[in-house]
Amino acid sequence: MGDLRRYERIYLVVAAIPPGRVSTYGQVAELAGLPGRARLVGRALGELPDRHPAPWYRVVGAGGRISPRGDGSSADEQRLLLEDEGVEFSAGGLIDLVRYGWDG
DNA sequence: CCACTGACTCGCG
DNA sequence: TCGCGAGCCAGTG
Repeated sequence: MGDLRRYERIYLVVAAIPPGRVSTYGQVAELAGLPGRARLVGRALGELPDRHPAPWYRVVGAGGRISPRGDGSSADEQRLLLEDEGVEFSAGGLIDLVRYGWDG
């Protein structure tokens, strides 16, 4: 099963996202030296234990969308955590990546 | 080894 | 605006 160290490069990039900013799965993959492997980032975050220090909630889908989970519960939590950091959502539930994107 | 499944993206119609 | 198909690739059975 999961050896978290396999995803260490991904977690390193996620940990570098500043508070109040967000990145996308694709961007994280690219910065981790894994271009085109956005799905791998999603998998890596999915295996992340709650205790892990990496701010998983600062990773969103392309276009600033919150990617729906299987159960959906943590998606709501993600929005709350981001709002706590000052990230605003549009009426459609989207994040303005020009404003809140990492290096946007 | 094969088929299926995704916390993904992009392009088309 | 929305859905669909195609790439994508690592786990799982």
